[in-house]
Amino acid sequence: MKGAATHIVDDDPAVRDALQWLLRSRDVPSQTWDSAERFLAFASRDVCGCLLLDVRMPGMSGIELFDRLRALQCRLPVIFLTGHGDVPMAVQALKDGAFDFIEKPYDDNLLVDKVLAAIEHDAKRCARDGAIQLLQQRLALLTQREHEVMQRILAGKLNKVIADELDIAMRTVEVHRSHIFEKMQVRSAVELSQALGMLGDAPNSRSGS
Amino acid sequence: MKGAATHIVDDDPAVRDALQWLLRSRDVPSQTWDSAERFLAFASRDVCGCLLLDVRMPGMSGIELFDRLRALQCRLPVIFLTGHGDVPMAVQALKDGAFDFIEKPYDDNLLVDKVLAAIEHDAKRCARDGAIQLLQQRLALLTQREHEVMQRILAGKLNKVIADELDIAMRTVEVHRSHIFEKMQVRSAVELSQALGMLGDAPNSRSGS
DNA sequence: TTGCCTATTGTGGTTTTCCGCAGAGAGCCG
DNA sequence: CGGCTCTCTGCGGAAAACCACAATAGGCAA
Repeated sequence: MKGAATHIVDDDPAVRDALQWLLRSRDVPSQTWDSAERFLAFASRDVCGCLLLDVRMPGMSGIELFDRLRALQCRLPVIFLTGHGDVPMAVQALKDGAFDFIEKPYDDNLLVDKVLAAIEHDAKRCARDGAIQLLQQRLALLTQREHEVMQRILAGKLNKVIADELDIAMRTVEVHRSHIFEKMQVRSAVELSQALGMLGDAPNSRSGS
Repeated sequence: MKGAATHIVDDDPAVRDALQWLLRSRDVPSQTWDSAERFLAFASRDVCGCLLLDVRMPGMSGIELFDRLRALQCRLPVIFLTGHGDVPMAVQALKDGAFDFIEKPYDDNLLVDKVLAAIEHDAKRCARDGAIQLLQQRLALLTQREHEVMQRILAGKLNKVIADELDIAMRTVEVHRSHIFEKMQVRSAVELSQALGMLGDAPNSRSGS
């Protein structure tokens, strides 16, 4: 993972420095960016940590950066900072998956707590994302035929039934089956089912603070 | 399910009537309550639909009602209505799982859209909750020993291994196994694994509007 | 052309699962 | 005490899964 830290995006140098100083005083590593554009150029799918993001900035706004990041599959938890936030904006941001929305002036301790919560949340997300990527890499190894067989295995069908449906010999199904287990690195249909179970889980949830 | 409709909770009769009239004009059935206490007395785990809730009311506030409902396992999606909402309150409500947070004066079309979205969201939730309850009822039928065996089946262990671990004969494991499948109404370990898979899923997620 | 991957099938045998039949001991309740 | 449930076990057989060895055939790339 690239950049497992707190990223501070604000156009005001004084605010950036204050936030960085605050976080450093609590041993939270951080990195600052003076514009949404700069951070967007850096961001990628596998950034970990969290993002402290000012809403109003010249050029790209915090909200727009947030939308762009989501479009890029970047799931970094975002804590918005704003001096003039209105309720609809905050509601929309949270419904779109923002981690928090804080009005300035902020309380130092509260902000740090939220940052820590976001980082902890993201650590879990990163771990889960890693597992999912690994799974998908393995899935990509399967041939078309193996996919067809796997679907039917997960449907709980017997080899005999699968063979009938695909109009091939039972022996062939057995071969595919063993290849599937080998490529997916599982040793039974149960393990396979459990491994693939996490792929369908809602990737959009937050824990209450 | 009890009361699959939109529940309007507001102390102001004029607001209640206006909301009910608006919803009725769009063929959305609704029911009104003049205080948080009244609705709380009515609410239960299996209410379906959605809740249009005023924040400021004499006696119990909307926020408090919301907390109480959550404590009672009532997962009804809540749309807060407020004339004087502040950002922190909205943020906290949403992080606690509120469906939406709208400031008065509201736009009629927008509000109806949100209500419909909440109802649709809740229909899915109710369906899933029903499935989960059914599963848990079936799980409750299992004896202690059967639970122990089931765990090990889900761990992908062979009957032989399970027998060793529990220090019983393989035949006994087979008997337990068949009882488990019968009680859980599945026909294979894969189906069992998939059925129980939904129990662990995050019960806290909203779809972006 | 040769080599590799994919898909296919067969033979024969072992292991595992699943099931019916049959029975035993412990604990609980009317 | 007589049912009832839960737990445990054995026997024997059918069905299914699993596996090693062996082979055919098409497609594709070095």
